Amino acid sequence: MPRPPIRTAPGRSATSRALSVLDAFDERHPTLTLAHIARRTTLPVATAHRMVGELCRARLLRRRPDGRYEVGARVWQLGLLAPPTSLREAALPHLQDLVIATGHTVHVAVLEARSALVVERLAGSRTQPTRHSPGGYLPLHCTGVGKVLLAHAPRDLREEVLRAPARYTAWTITDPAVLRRQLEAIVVSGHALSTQEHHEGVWSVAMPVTGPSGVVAALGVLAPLTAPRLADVLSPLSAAVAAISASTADVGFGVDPADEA
Amino acid sequence: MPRPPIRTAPGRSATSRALSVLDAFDERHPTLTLAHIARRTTLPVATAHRMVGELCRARLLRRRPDGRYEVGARVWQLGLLAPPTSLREAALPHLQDLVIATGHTVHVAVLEARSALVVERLAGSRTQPTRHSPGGYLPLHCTGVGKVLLAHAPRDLREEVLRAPARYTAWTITDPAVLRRQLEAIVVSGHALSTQEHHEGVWSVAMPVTGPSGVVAALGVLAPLTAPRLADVLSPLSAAVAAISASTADVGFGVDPADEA
DNA sequence: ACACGTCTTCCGTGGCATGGAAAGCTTTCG
DNA sequence: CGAAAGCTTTCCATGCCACGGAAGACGTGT
Repeated sequence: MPRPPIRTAPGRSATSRALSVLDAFDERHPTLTLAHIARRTTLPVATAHRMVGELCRARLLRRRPDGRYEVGARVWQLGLLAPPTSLREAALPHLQDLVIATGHTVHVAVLEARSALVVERLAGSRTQPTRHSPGGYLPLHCTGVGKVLLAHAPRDLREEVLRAPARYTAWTITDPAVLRRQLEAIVVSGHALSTQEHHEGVWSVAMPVTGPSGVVAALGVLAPLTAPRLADVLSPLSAAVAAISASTADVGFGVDPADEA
Repeated sequence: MPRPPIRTAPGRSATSRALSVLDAFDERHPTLTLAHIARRTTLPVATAHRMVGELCRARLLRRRPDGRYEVGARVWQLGLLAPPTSLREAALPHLQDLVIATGHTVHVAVLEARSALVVERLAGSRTQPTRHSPGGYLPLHCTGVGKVLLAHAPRDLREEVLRAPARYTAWTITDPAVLRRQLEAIVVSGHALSTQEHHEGVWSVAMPVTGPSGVVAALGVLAPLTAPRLADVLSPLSAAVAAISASTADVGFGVDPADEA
């Protein structure tokens, strides 16, 4: 009896399937069973099983004693080589200064996919800066850091994001033309504003952090509407941005030493 | 004219090749050109080119403006889900306490592949603890943290490491029988010693950090030979280990909420 | 202008990825 | 306690797509 060898795999390459398994993990699902992975990736169980085995052999996944899977320590280690790590370390002291100077929450974000990826965030509990939720995504069109990154992003990404800006609050700007004009102004003025466009009761300013080849990140300050003194924030913010840009400049641009092997 | 379709690809699966590209990146090679990647992975250039494209599409790699490749921010973000992150955050305050109590350098490591992966390290410059080189590997058979991890590792890994212990200094123990006896003693006594076995002039003590299902990490103190008071270190070390184990206990064991999708 | 190294594209071949099925295993429930 | 439901693992015939040599485009140094 010939088994129908239906191939439901049209466009996706073997590797892209394996990598899609990694996408099944997120902050709300740090550990998964094989069946969960299969469902979340919409892969057949047998295929998911093979992929997971492959990823475990490469140490990107680990099988825990209880049978569930989790992201492997190797991924953490590889992540240390990614730009956010050096950026974070260069920025951290200046973030603390900025929190102390303004008393508000500050954060740094980089452009990743179609979002702003938060690299570090310090909450201004007035005196003692406390860390919060790095690794999260923010929308590009309605946050301070997002607008800065979007304003300096490649043309096609910008247009793609402007095509259908999602609404978060009553103040979210969803008109592409208005946003486009704002972005142009941001490039000129050097800072971006968002007033309740993402969360009600919160406004933010952000400025670009520049590296050797253009804008590499954005630094933003979040403040409640009850603290509306933009002028008080702009000056320490631009100082912090300058300091971070300076320490980023020489980082990560050592050309590799001669090849070995 | 038929081109000989010589397949030099015997055992390696398509996915394993793609993932081997990631292995080409390390601390000394944070950015690579396509040709470097091909050489370091011993893949044909055409194949490496395809793999790299695949990895870029999955955002695990990024092509920089100058044409070189680097590890993508996505990897950093995924790494936040890996055990070292939560361990690091749980341990950091207690590491600081330990540095202050002992005045020496302390570090935490987890078992990864056949090595001890350093998750965090604080150097005791007597007053101001400074961070140093997380992400590095230490040998299992001649360091304090390594011995602790090895002593509690699965049998086969332990035997494999004991098969041919590499020599680092004149004091490195390379006799499998002697090491095996030490490991047994470590399980009983709860702490491991290494005296100049990895670096001359340095000794270290380490103790296991336990989670809900056994040993998850090791915490070690490094001291110069000129400070040989083991007794002074053991008590604050065991206090720190207990504190970290306690805060690790409830971390990362929330079972996923009901599946979605 | 030439040589050298790098990057990209093309394409015929056959190795291996594919996924349904069935068996083994654990947990849940009547 | 037996059955049912769900999870995990193994098996294997089919044919898709990964493979890599080759050629060409591009950049750079001499």
